Amino acid sequence: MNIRELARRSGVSTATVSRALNDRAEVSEATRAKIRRLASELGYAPNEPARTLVRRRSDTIGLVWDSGQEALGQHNPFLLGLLSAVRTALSDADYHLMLLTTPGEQDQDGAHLQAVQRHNLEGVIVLTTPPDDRCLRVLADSTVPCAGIDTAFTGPRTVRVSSDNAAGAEAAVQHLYELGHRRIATVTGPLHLPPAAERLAGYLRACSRLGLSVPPEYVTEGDFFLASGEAAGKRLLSVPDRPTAIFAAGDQMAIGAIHAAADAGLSVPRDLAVVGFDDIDAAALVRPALSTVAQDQRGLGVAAVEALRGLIDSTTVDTVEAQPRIIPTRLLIRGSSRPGV
Amino acid sequence: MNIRELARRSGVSTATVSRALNDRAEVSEATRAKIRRLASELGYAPNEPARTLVRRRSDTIGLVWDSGQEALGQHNPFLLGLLSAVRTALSDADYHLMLLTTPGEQDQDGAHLQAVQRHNLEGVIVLTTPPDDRCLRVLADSTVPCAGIDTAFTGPRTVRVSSDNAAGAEAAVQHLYELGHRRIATVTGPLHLPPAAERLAGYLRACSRLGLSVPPEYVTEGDFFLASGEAAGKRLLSVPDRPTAIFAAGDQMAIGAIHAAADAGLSVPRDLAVVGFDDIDAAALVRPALSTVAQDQRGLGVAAVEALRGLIDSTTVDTVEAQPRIIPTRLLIRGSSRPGV
DNA sequence: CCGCCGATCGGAAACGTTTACGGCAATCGG
DNA sequence: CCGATTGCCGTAAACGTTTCCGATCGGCGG
Repeated sequence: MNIRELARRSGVSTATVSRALNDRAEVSEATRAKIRRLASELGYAPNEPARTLVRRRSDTIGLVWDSGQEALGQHNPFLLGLLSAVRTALSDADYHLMLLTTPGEQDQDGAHLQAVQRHNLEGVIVLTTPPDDRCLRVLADSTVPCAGIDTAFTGPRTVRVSSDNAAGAEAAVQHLYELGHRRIATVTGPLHLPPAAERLAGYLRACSRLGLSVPPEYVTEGDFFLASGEAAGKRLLSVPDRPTAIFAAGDQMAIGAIHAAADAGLSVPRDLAVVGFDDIDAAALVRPALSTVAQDQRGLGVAAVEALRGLIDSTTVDTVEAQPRIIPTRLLIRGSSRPGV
Repeated sequence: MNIRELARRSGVSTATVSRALNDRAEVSEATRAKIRRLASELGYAPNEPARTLVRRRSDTIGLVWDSGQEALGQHNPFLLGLLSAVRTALSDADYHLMLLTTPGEQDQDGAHLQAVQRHNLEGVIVLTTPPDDRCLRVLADSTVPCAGIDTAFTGPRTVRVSSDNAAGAEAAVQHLYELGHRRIATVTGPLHLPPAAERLAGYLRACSRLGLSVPPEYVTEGDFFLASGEAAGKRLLSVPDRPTAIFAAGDQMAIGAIHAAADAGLSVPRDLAVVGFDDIDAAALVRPALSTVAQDQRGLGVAAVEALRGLIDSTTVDTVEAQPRIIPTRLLIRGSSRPGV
């Protein structure tokens, strides 16, 4: 069932059918209705590849995510929600979605760029990838519109979307301060990653604003995974002036810190309060439940497609670097920082 | 840069270029090499929509997942790993991947089928969706090749891929039995879901094989989420002949049961051993770490694409219902069932 | 020397759309 | 009543490939 057949049965030309189905003005309401009805009766579905071929646009955008971490069998538990958010935001904007795969170890740089050309993709959304991915470097350097969530790339038509990491960290520290804590330590993520650096900056800013002293041993660097949080917790709990609260830049590390406290015979939140970042699924499952700075996944998703549409529609390559989109976070207070429980 | 331009620069016809790049035999090695070199120099990438149009196949398969659960903001934490597995398995088989979106509340049944026609998709992989999804019902009833992981659909060209739920449950019970437990209870998933029913069947089979009595109050139905496991645990711990071990058909429920034990002043695993199912991320993060029946996500992924390829290649609609593919599970013994810790 | 065959290539017709262009009525302003 | 405008529609040319059908050419057996 193609457009020719449908045209034959409707008694009109293929041009008219095309116009009717695409809501063009130059067709009478009567024939439009007739064609519409017949199309749905016959189960006609337009052939997208053919449309793409002649229109030179596919209404499709590409999606690529990490690849780095899963080599270690480690998934970013934050990713799934982001994925869903992006998916629904894109389909709300009537885009189709194609998953791109980062190539194996071959020197297939430019794989993503090739995929974009092959499929006529109009843009790419990138989710939390390591900053040294060469495929992505090539992509960002090209003129392909890119929107990256929690990525470190810049380029001629690349825009970054990110949570307000600094403000989130600041709110966490503020919260701990209001609970009466004055000795607040932090465990950071790998500081070469922008989100990790920004969260540390927020922590430092809050401390200075609140007049809290931050001895150097109060800041330890982790890798976002559980074990590093546990090690950091152990270290922090053995310094002379033991902190009474810890802000961890990631939930897994926060849970690790709680484990360290338990091992040291300390009770959370009585002896040590802990606040994490991200609100991964496990945060609500552990006991005590983890207080955390929740990222607005849906907000990140819609901001990414909005930004991407902006890039796609703007024909001119913006000379001014596109402003990053910052999405506010939300502090979730749960058992790990709520003395009353 | 299209094939015509490339042909012009190579001094041959478009037909020859096409043959050279597609590894057809009727072209000499010399010209093939020259064309190849020129193509990569000029950054030529074939236009997939055009190829799809004329070849009538897209080398693309569709992917659809739940949609039901995320309405409640609840994600299946097991999904992300499955997604990655399917993605890599598909790209290893040189397929492209398109994400399908389940429509909103409109009566858009047939949306998936339409998408398949529109994009010339060669098959669809379905991940853990509710059994009452009408879009999927339509899809499964069609002749579109479908491979479903943990789904309840059957159809003319639909094959089901699933973990060996019964054997996994049996292994869990066997493990608890070997630890000395004789009063082993279970909390199941919603029993209208095949995986939940199969896990219960495995539990029952193991109990009967081991000569364990199963009083009716030892079997309680949950919904795979945390709260239901906590409630079930509370109930199980208050029956007259209190069980010493619980097999939960899902990790979140298992964690809930552990919480219930803690609330009752019982220590896990000393007073109560708990084994879960799935090995979600949180299983390794909670304390005590959760013993669980791990599903082989990678195995499920490759089995799904293998099965799908089988369906695609077989031109004849198999009159015999396709045999489901069963993937073995692996018992992970961690703190929640290891008395030594 | 002649017909045949295999290897290698080119010409051109598809594939299913969209859209520029032109045509034909009916309508309208004067 | 006439020219111009407007509304509606059909014809046909693209879009970038693949592939069928020949064509050419050198070699080979008879």
